[in-house]
Amino acid sequence: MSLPHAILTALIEKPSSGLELARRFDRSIRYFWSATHQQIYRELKQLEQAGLIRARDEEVVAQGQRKTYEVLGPGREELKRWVSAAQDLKPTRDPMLLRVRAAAVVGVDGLTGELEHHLAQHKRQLEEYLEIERRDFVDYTTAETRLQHLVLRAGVGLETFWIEWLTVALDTVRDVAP
Amino acid sequence: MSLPHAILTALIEKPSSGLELARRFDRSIRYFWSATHQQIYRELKQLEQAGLIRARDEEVVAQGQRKTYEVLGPGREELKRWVSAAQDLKPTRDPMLLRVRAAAVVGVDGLTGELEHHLAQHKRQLEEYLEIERRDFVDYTTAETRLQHLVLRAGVGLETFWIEWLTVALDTVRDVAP
DNA sequence: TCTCTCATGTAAGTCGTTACATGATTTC
DNA sequence: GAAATCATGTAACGACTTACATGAGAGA
Repeated sequence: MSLPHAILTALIEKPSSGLELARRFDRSIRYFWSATHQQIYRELKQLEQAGLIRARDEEVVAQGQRKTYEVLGPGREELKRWVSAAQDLKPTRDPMLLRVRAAAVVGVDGLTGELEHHLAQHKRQLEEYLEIERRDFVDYTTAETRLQHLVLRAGVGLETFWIEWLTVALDTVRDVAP
Repeated sequence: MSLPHAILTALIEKPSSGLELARRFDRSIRYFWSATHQQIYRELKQLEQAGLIRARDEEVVAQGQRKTYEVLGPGREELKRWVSAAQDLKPTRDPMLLRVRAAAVVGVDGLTGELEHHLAQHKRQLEEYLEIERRDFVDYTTAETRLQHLVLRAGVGLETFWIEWLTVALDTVRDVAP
């Protein structure tokens, strides 16, 4: 039940159309919650029906016409409620860890290539985060930017962890199957 | 497409019935791939139809009768293929990071309780991992145990990261909303 | 016999993915 | 006027979740 709240957050930050939202998800929100434009359109419709958001230009009904959505009072209230609601940790599902475990029983043939590939992707992602940090988080003081920076630091920390782990994993895999 | 491979791995490690598999997922496999017994039974049926596994006691057909599955040759081949197949990183979806981002726009009311709750859960999980490490990974040498240990170290590293991050997050949240 | 646990399963619904459809606007 | 892009949407499927159903055996 997080996608509606991701959309509410994005719309409070800046009222947008479906496609603009899809682009913002692709550009930055996907770092912690990814979504395709199909998911977004479906969810926008449901949020509008639930009275949490509304389209600004209600007169435009023709298909292909841009609709800009904004968050209504009940939408903001729902988001506040959700922020502090009790939620358990969702169960882990990491295919790479599963693959290493599988390699333990069927052999590590061909695994190094995949580990290298993932290592490269995580290094690229880390660079992207550090770039954003240098660009957007120098000399800030507001509560809002401090919290946004906190989220970015999670990204930096996670990528750093995976880079270290994959490096060790590559050493181990090369060692057990030379 | 990871659940069938999680099941194949578990069945190679030790042939089991559906319920035994569900218990083993709950006990250890869930650390990197969780699954419920409903998912497992459905997948077992599909794997059997695909000829990747088979029930040992084929004569027992009555409902409620225990069926022990084992992996066939094609099942092992499929797992080998999957271990080295090219796979992209799956997109991130972390509700807690999303909540902090949402708190940046609607306020941090009630968030500390949730951060504390998650911190406690991650600390408990880390302890569990370290306990397993002390118990099962002292003085080992085989390729299999080294790879299994690698997976466990990922769990330890991730929990350690989250504990550090949540601690900083709590400081920040308390600071911006005293 | 009653209840509890074991073991397998069905049903319904939500969330996410992939592929495609359609009209409007801009650009050459 | 043709082609590319913008913008919104439909359809179908697969993965996962939640709740419930059913029968067998074990112990009180």
